[in-house]
Amino acid sequence: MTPMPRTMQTGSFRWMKSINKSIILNVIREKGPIPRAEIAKVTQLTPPTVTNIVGELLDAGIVVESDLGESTGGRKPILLRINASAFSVIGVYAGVDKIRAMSADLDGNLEGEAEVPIPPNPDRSFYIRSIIDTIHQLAAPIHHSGRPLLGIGVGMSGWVDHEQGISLSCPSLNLRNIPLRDLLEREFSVPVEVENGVRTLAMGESWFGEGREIADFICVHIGNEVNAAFVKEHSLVYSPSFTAGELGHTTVDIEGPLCGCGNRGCLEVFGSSVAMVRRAQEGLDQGVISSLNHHEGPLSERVLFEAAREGDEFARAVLVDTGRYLGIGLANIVNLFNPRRIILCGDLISEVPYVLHSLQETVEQRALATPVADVTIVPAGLGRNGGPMGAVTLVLMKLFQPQH
Amino acid sequence: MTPMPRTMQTGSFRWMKSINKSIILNVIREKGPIPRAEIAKVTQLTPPTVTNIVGELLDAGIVVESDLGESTGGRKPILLRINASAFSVIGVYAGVDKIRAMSADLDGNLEGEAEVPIPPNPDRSFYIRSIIDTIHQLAAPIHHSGRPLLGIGVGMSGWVDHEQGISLSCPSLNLRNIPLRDLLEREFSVPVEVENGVRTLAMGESWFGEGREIADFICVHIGNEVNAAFVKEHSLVYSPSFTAGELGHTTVDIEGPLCGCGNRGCLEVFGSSVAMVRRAQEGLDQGVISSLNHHEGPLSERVLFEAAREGDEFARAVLVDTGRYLGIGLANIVNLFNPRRIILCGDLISEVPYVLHSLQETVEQRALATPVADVTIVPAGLGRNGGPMGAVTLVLMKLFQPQH
DNA sequence: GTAGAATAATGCCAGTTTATTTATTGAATA
DNA sequence: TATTCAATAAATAAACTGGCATTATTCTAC
Repeated sequence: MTPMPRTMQTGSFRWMKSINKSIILNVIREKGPIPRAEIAKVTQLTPPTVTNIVGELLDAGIVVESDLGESTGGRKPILLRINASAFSVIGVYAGVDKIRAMSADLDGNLEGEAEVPIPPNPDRSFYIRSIIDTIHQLAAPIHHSGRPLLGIGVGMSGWVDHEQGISLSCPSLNLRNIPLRDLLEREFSVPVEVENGVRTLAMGESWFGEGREIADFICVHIGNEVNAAFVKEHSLVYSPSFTAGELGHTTVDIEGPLCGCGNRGCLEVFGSSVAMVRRAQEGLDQGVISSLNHHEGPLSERVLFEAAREGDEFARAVLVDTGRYLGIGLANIVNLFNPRRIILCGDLISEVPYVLHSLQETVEQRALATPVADVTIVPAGLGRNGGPMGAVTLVLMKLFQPQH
Repeated sequence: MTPMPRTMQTGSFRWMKSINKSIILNVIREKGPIPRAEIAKVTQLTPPTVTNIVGELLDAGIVVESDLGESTGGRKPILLRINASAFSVIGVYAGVDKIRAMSADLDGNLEGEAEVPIPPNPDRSFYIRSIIDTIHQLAAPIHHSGRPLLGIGVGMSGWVDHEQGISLSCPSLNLRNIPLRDLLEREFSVPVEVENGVRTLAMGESWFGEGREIADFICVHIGNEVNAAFVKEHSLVYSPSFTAGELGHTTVDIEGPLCGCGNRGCLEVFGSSVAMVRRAQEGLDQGVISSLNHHEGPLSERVLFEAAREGDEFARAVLVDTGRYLGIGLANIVNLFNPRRIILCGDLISEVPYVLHSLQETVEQRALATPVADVTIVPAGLGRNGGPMGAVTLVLMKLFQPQH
């Protein structure tokens, strides 16, 4: 349904054109290579309008004519596609233990990669310096190639004001109010987009992963925290102070154990990575039989995965249990939103199948029949590259949106 | 941010005009009486465009020129307002124990009311007949007055397909697949809108209640079930099978008591009206001291309210406890969505203050600090009239939306 | 010749710009 | 005090223009 317009954007010629231009550009991106006539058909625009707008896109160099398509009894159609090499884009995923970055063309094809490790509790200026250095590693060859840099996208875990481009707070790094956009725009002189971690992943999945064919979905990242991002009509849903999505701090057990947030029985107390490792350690301390008893050094997520892969029943049980808890949280989301798809990110999902299976089973059991029938719960399509890819997508989005 | 257009509505002249027309109409409705010059200012449209479109609205009779405004050193502005008496609208709230209906003008001013009681477990055709009869009671005088009937809105508890206008399932009435739109359009020969109960209430609040000044909010109805409706940009958010909003069936207690849905520890098991009455009865059975011990007949919500008002400590404790449970469910919503406002409907909220206060306190305690600071949780502004008013709004919405 | 792709020429809708009319205030003047 | 006349603001008329729509034409293949 068309949204209620109240005091929204009014119609004008420039606006109408920018909308149509954006629609055509997106059709070429998604369905290309595609001839003009086909664009006219799917967009309901008239052929002359398409020709006119495509002309401007060709002039701008964002679109190129490539091959001729097959004729079915008439002139061969001239296929149009995005000129992927018109720009390069840099995407950075600024995590807690490392900074990962990639450069890509307009189709999201990988052009370069860089990674810098971050020690625990980094100094503020060191962390910023690391981000800048990582980007420089990728920017240098781009500059050298002569291809223009369209922009830089940054996905950063924690609380982010994407409008101002500020990392408001990143608890696991103990850093606050880093004006990343300003810092990076000054350093690199290109537009910078900054977004929260899960929302960055969600945009990556929307364009290049499991969200491609679907306008509305929910993306959930499971790590030391559990966060959700809501995608509606291919766009992120925002909230007043950008804090929506705190799935990890929804109560699933009224009188449950205390959580770091001060509340009781938060999903994060049961379903996060740290919670899982803690539960495994408790089991071992209570004398459970497991190969993990022979493990040296502190228990970790990775160690649990390894043990589970090698057949350790206890490790698997811990993973299955974690999946069950997460399934309860996701069943709540299924009942509350009736989404068509939930995309799951994080090592807990991508590294071993046990969590996912148990989670899916729990949702089947606990959520209502009708919404369960609508939803598919899938692991992220981009896996470990999701972060940088998502950050690249943040920049691409701007190019493909109506300008002004 | 402008939404990503993918294959959305393309820009055309008709579309542009219908958007601008709708914007102007809404500005007149919300800010009227208002002169043309002021409309131009707030919408950013040029004065001639406003004059032109207002001309059409005047011709159509939806808008009228009323008084002259105060001059501040120039020609007095001609104030425009919605011609409220251009149409009548009928709104019906089809509940479990009664059908309530009202007729109103375009400003939502009450013109007539009707109510028909429904006995338990009504026959399908009896129920449909009752709805039709109720509407006839209001339609007759409208027909007599000669004022055209714009349409009929129906809010119906349970699962509704608003696109087809079908009540898919109403568990508490044990009725299924009632094609209300078809039935009523055939009977009354005017457009009919059918919508789910909470979503109907939400639209009423959005236009005439606590949602007037706010584009995004969440409306929660607490009764024998607990349901939510999400409003984004003044419009309802929809989901694949129209089942979004099942807040009552989100788990708040992993190993909690069984719920009718088959799951455990659903919010509804703790926070609904029936759950509250059940808990009170359990307390009494266990010998709690209360004036309720002297009450004759079965315990009910109403009896509890009365006892609480008269100072019964146990009754108040039961209400406070219910508020606490509901607060946990709402804290989850606050963390998950970071909404600016939550509007609460239902007797539990409107009849006594204890539930609301306890609920608000619980949310303050249990939700995260940042989203809590953004949200205000308020009782519905329309109270017991919310249902029929919301149903009226369903019809008004269509008039004020862009046509086609 | 026919069919389909692409485009050129023209039309026309609807917002924009510019100028004009109408109506009021208020200060200067008689 | 009454009259005149800028100044100001609302509303509209006239002319302009941007951009989609319609129609006709060209191009290329079957």
